[in-house]
Amino acid sequence: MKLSNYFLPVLKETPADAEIVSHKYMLRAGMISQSSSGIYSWLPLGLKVLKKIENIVREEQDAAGVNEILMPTIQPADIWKESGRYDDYGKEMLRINDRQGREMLYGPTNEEQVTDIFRRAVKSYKELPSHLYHIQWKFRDELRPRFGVMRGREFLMKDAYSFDLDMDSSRTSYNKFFVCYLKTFERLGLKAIPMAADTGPIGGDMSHEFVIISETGESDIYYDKRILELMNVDKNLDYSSDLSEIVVSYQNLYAAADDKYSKDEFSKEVPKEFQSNTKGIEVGHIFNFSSKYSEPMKANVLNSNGKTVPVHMGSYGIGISRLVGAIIESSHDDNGIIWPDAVTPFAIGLINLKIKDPEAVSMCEQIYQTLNKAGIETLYDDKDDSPGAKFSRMDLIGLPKQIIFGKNSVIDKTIEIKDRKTGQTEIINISETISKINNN
RNA sequence: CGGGGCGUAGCGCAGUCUGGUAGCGCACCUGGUUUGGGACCAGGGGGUCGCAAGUUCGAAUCUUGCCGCCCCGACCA
Repeated sequence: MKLSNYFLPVLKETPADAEIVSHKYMLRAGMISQSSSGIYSWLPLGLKVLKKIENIVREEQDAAGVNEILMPTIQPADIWKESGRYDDYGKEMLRINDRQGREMLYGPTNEEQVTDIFRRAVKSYKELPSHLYHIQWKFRDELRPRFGVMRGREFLMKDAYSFDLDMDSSRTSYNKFFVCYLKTFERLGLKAIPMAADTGPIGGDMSHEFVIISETGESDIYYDKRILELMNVDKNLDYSSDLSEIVVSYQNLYAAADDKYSKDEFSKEVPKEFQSNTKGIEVGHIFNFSSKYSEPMKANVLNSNGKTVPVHMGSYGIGISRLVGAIIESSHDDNGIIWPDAVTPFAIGLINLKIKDPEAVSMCEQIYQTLNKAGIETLYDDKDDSPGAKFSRMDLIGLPKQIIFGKNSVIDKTIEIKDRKTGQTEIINISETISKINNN
């Protein structure tokens, strides 16, 4: 993509409305544009990152054997009345009447909708376990939206649902998603700690929040530092194998958010030198709720004895739009964003400092074409701005590698490759560009 | 929803207390000079001062009502 043709409204100054760093940088880097409180438009750069994250999440769900579906944003009130949540959910749910006066709502989550889909289709234990997910916009009319996309009212979420015959098998499903989440967050370049979370009325140990460490997080977290060393899931993991060992290895180390934290347990279970107390951002939440929805909604199957039983369900969420902010929170410096390779909108930022020199322009054009042909996503700064403006803009938008075509490039046939994170530069021959980039 | 703050050009702000018909920096447009860390000179365009009503000869400024946005708290992917 050429910058001259890219809709990238960068801001030199921080808009007064933004408080935390990810919100500031997302606005300054032209990633989002606010529509109203907690509701944003996604501009090209932001959308590209959002899609990258979405795709990684999707690939990992697919790899775990979860079926992708797409449920509507607008749901009928009837199914929520069946589950009993229509009255319970309160003002967070945006309620709408259609022209016939029918009660509808903008979905804040999809347990009812997916249960309805399941019960129409599945009647036998032989079809179980069954795992479905979708990636769809949700709306929750938050009391207080804030921090840009971190707590928006409209947000993109991946939510998955598991259906099992009994609690045992339900735990296997739970473990699968647990490990899948570890793998997903690792791919995104994040250390997301699974933490024991409140299970509500069901009880047990079957609810975990995945939290990344960040000073701007909204949750207080307490954990055993050794848990960070565990994070290294096999990329070619076999999901049909027994995953409980992996799950237990995490559960054996203390990690809890403030709602579940107990001072006594923490100091008893964790040696002083491993104790850590920081702020964190919740980016995923998994839980098992047994037959909470299947019972009232009559999502039943026949078991092997021919007896009708309600299915055991679990749900598994990842806040995709929130992750955009969360990744920035955990990867930035004073000059701007530093994208992890996995989610960067472009792999390379090509800066032409000699835009008035026709020879430089044609050489840069060639480098740009070569990168494109090699499948390396490149943002080519072909604009006629001063060097300082180009450098600071490229730093702000945070592409991990910059190629600088400067004063000696035309004569020496060399370019500079700069690492955004370390700031280190290396001068190489133009002919080596592709091999150099591919080796990094 | 309780507490606090803000709304003036695309962005950041001054002007409001003490009423007299709107200004600064950046950005933008034109011309010229520049070009390795947000260049310089000259000229220029752009504002229903959030909306409405009221007070007044006169309102960005005073009064009342409404709307929007942000921050702190309780709730949450």
